[in-house]
Amino acid sequence: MNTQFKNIHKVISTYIEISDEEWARYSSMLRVKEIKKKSIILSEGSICREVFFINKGLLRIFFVDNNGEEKTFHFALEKTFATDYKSFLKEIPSNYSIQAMEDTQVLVMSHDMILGGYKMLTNGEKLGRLLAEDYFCMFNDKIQAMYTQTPLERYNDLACSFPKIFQRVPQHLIASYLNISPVHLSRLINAS
Amino acid sequence: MNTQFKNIHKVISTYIEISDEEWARYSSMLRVKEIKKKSIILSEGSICREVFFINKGLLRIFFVDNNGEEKTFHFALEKTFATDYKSFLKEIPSNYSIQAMEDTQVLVMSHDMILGGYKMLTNGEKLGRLLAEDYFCMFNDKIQAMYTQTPLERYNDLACSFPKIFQRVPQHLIASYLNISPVHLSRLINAS
DNA sequence: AGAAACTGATAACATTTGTTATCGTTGAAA
DNA sequence: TTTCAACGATAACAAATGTTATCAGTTTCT
Repeated sequence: MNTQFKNIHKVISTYIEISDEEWARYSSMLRVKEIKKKSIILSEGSICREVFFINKGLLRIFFVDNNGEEKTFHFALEKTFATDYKSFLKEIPSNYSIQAMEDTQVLVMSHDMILGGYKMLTNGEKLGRLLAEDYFCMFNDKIQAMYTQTPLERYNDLACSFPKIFQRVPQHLIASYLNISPVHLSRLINAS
Repeated sequence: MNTQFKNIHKVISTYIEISDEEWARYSSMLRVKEIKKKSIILSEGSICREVFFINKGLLRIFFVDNNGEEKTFHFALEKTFATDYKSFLKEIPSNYSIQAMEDTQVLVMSHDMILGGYKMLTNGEKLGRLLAEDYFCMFNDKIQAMYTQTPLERYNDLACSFPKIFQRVPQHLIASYLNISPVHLSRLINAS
């Protein structure tokens, strides 16, 4: 098997059974894309027609609020998917942009590939369901964290679940992810 | 058709095609449940084994934070579903409780019914996928609102999308939904 | 190497939001 | 009916967070 497709095959296999034949046919629709640091692969306002699977690197999903400030919605790590799923599903203009924080290699799943997969794969619909369910649960947790945790607690959680992130993204983007000002985050961290 | 099942049939029909035969078989697994005001139909800590469809009335989904304070996660209106979907899907103890704000009539979809539907209905998996996708999008919007809007803006949005709620729910629960203190909400509203 | 942009710490001040307490009203229960 | 609990407004104060400005150390680019 194409060594570049190993990661995504492993991830999809955690959701459904997929035969080698099916996988060969399905994965042949994948496209490898190399993204330079800081370049943007989805721009706010355009319709998101792809789901990206990150082989290597780090993506940032962000949007611009009413005051013109960037808010980081999500950091997408290796071996996870990144997209504006709402824009993708409903084919409406995206609120989000997606930017590479490092030189990044992604696999591109086109809209046709995903939709086609629902039909073509034995467990295609199930894969779609389980992925949607999983990402639903992630968002559920995120909302609950926003309800119950202080910014510092969310910072510490981030440090636990992804300690290396502080070497990989500048602090003010962490602040925008936590939805606080860079000044305030600096204060929280350095108040000892 | 059982007149009590009219609403849910209409909602499900917006997601998938379902024949009358299939619907008859599927809907026969529904159970009607009347809930008295203030009574609780899901308790934090128990595994959520049901999805509720609200025919009439109003439910509140809430949890208790680390300081022992109730936070209202969601108000579930007529003709929508209510559940702790994460607990339901992963069969883990729920973080949430669900309480009736008024005398409420729900249709109960059991775990078996939902899981069975994936197999038994022609478009069962698709129904599950589309529902998960839709609720994913709702959560997406909720997160973005929490990122970008002030409490007062969210209050006004609520007033737009569901004006009658202020006659149906006490103000301090609206405050907990907005994640601000009741005192502060009172201030925001009456500062004019 | 030099210039420019980026980054993060810090201070001073403003704004938002939380906390506690009080009070009057209303609604529910005995 | 009477009583008690729930509710919401308000005030006073405390804590959290935002804003603006400055400065020094890095990184990036030429």
